[in-house]
Amino acid sequence: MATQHLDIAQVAQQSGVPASTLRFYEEKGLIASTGRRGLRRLFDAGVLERLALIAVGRAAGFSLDEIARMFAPEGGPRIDRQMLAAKAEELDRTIRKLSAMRDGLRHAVACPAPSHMECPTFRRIVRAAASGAIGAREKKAPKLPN
Amino acid sequence: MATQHLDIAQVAQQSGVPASTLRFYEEKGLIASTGRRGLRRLFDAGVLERLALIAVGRAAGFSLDEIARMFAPEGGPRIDRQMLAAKAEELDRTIRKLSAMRDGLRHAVACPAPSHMECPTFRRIVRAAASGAIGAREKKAPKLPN
DNA sequence: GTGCAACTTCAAGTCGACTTGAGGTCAAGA
DNA sequence: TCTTGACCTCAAGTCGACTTGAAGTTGCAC
Repeated sequence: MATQHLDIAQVAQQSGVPASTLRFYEEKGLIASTGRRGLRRLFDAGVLERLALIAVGRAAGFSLDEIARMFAPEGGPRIDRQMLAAKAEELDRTIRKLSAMRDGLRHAVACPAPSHMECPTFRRIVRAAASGAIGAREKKAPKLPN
Repeated sequence: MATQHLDIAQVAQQSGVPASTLRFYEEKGLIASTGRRGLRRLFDAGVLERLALIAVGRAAGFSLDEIARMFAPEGGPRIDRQMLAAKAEELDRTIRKLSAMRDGLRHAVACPAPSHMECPTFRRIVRAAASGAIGAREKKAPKLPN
C-alpha cells in the first residue's frame, strides 16, 4: 500500500471533526475520500493536514467557499496570489483589532471604574480597536475554539 | 438639552449600522433609545461608542449575548472579571493562530511550489497555526470587515 | 388639511455551517 | 447463516444574526 488509509471513524477520532462534518466537507469538495470499503469512506492520511488547514482558515474567518477557492485546485487553474495577499492584509487588520480588544479586556479586568464606558483608558482602547470596524460593514467575525 | 439626540436614521448614517439592526440591538438590550419623537426612536450620541464596542466585540468573535453579558450591567450586578480575563486569554490564542495563518498566506504568495501542501514551509506554518485548533471543537471563528 | 417619505411593529424569511432523523446497507463476529 | 453496529443517503431541522415584507402611523412640507 502507498499511503496509509483511514476510515471515516478514524479520521473523526484523530481529527476531532465529526463524521457528519467530514461527509459535509466532502460534498463541498473540501476534502476527498480515496475509496470505500463496502459503504465506508476511506481517506488518505493527508486528510488530517487538510482538515487542520480548514480549521485554521475557519478560525481566520474565511468561509468554506473561500477556503475551497484558496486551496482546492491542486495543480488546477492557478491560485490567485493577489487574493491571498489581500487576505493576508485583511487578517493583519483583524489581528490589530483583536489585539486592541484583548488589551481593552485586560484593562477592564484591572480597572476600578464602575462602568467601563466611563474609563478613559478603556474608551481610548475601544476607539483604537474600532477605527474602521464600524461604518464599513462587509461580513462579520468568527469565534475560535480552544 | 443635555446630550445630543440623534434619530435612528442619523445613527444609522453615522455608524453605518442599518436601522433594522439598531432596532434588533435595542430589542436584545445591547443599546437603548432615550425616547421617541412621534414613533421615531431617539438615541443619545453615546450610542455610537457603544456600537463601536459591539462591532469590535463581534470582530473578536463574541456572540451578541456574550457582549451583552460583558457590558450590559451599567452599574449592575458587577462585571465578571474572571470571565473577561478568560476572554482575553482566548483572544490571545486566536491572535497567535491568525498570525500564523497570515504568515502562511504571505508565504504562499511568494512560494513557487505548485501546490502549497507540497511546500515544507507552508506545512510547517499550518502545523503551527493548527496546534490545538483541531481536535478541540467548541465554536468557530469570526470574519472581520474592513 | 393633505401627502407622503420615513419611520413603526411583528412575523417570517435568509444565510452559512452544520446536525439530526428516517430508513437502508453491509462486513465481520458468534 | 444471522445479527448487529457502524456506516450510508437524503431531506429536513437548528442556530445566530440579521433582513425583508406587509400593514400601520406620523412629523413636516406644501
